[in-house]
Amino acid sequence: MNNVVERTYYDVELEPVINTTKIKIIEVSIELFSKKGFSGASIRDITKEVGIKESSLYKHFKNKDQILETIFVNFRMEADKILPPMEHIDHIVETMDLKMFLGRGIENFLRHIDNEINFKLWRILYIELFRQPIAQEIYRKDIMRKTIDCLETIFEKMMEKGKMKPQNPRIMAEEYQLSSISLILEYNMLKEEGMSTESIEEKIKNHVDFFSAIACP
Amino acid sequence: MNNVVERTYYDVELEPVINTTKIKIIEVSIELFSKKGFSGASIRDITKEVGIKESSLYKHFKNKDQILETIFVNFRMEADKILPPMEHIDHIVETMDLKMFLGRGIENFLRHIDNEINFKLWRILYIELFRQPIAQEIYRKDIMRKTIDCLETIFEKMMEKGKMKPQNPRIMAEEYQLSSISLILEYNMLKEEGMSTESIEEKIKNHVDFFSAIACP
DNA sequence: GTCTATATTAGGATAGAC
DNA sequence: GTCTATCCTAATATAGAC
Repeated sequence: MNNVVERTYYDVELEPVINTTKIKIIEVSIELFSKKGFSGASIRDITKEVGIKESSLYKHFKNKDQILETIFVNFRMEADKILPPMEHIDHIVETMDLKMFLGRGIENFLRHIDNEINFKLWRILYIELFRQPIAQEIYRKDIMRKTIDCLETIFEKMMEKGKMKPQNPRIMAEEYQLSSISLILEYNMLKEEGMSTESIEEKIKNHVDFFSAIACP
Repeated sequence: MNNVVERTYYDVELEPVINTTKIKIIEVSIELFSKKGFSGASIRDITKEVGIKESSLYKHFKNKDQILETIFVNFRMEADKILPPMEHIDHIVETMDLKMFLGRGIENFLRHIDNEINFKLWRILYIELFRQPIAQEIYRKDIMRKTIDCLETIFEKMMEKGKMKPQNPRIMAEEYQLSSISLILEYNMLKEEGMSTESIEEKIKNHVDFFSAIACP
């Protein structure tokens, strides 16, 4: 749930579209893995949806595991765009107060997760969290640690500027992010069922207000 | 991550042990589902481990789904024991300050999750969160909502007694619980890999300290 | 890089003897 | 309530023609 100033959000593909079938396989796999989980979706399901025979898939991927691997590499890159780039941090601290910064981070994240593919990638991450070690690594390092590091840096600078009360910036960052990640989980659960995400957006607002109130001088 | 005063923690079985095989099936299923997920563990895996033939299993359960159902019913009952019973609440508010209360809640929860079976049940819950609607219901209602309701009641009473600063008790309860549940997830992830849970226990302590500091007068 | 055909193993589930 | 035997479908994956 964090923070960028101005940036485009995604370039749908990473490389120029060379191999259409391979991309289609990935897209369909993301769809199916996010619905049924990795072990619940079969090569048959995937190839049927793609419109090729099972044997053809093996020209693009060595095996089923390699599809998931590719998907996670993708997610890693998308997740990297959630946070503001290091070189923007000084500008953020200069021009925003805490509440504005947190608010922007949330807008930013909601835009990220409103993208259908990103949403599915998050679901896959959650589903595989306890079975694919790579999923846990992404959660812990690319999501939690990176975000907390970034928040810590910004909080520290804001404290220097008198925009936040002087407190342990690491602990503040952890507290903020721990609540945020729970809200993301709830958001994903609600959205899955096609339910309104209003109640979560309310909670997110509460969270920012609450945190700003205790953190600002 | 909450709060009981004094109580026994579990009675390993719910009914007197009548059908040993059925119980063995459940135990093995909990083990395997928590490792491979529901769709990743087969009837074959289960019966092999139990030491019966596949066909025998169907004398105890109509089908595979029914095993998972039974497991979730179990979890629901265990989860119910994490919170203090309603009739203890006044006593809690009378005799404890906020920090003590939160500390007890955490001790209580750690004791709950240190039980091998409970730990596996939590893993199954997380793994199936996005595929078994019942898992989501348990998470949202039995874990989150009930805990937040309970905290709200206690916080409200503590505020009346001047043990907490007067603030919106619902929002306070939500903030506390949102962070807690993230810590539980991290705890589960670390414990799975056999890693030390020290770093999380440190974070939990921070969380309680942080919250107490902002909530107390 | 797609297809047909096939191998092989694993999946859930049932029938019927004991 | 356990077993043997069996069913049928689905799973991952490979060989080889086009």
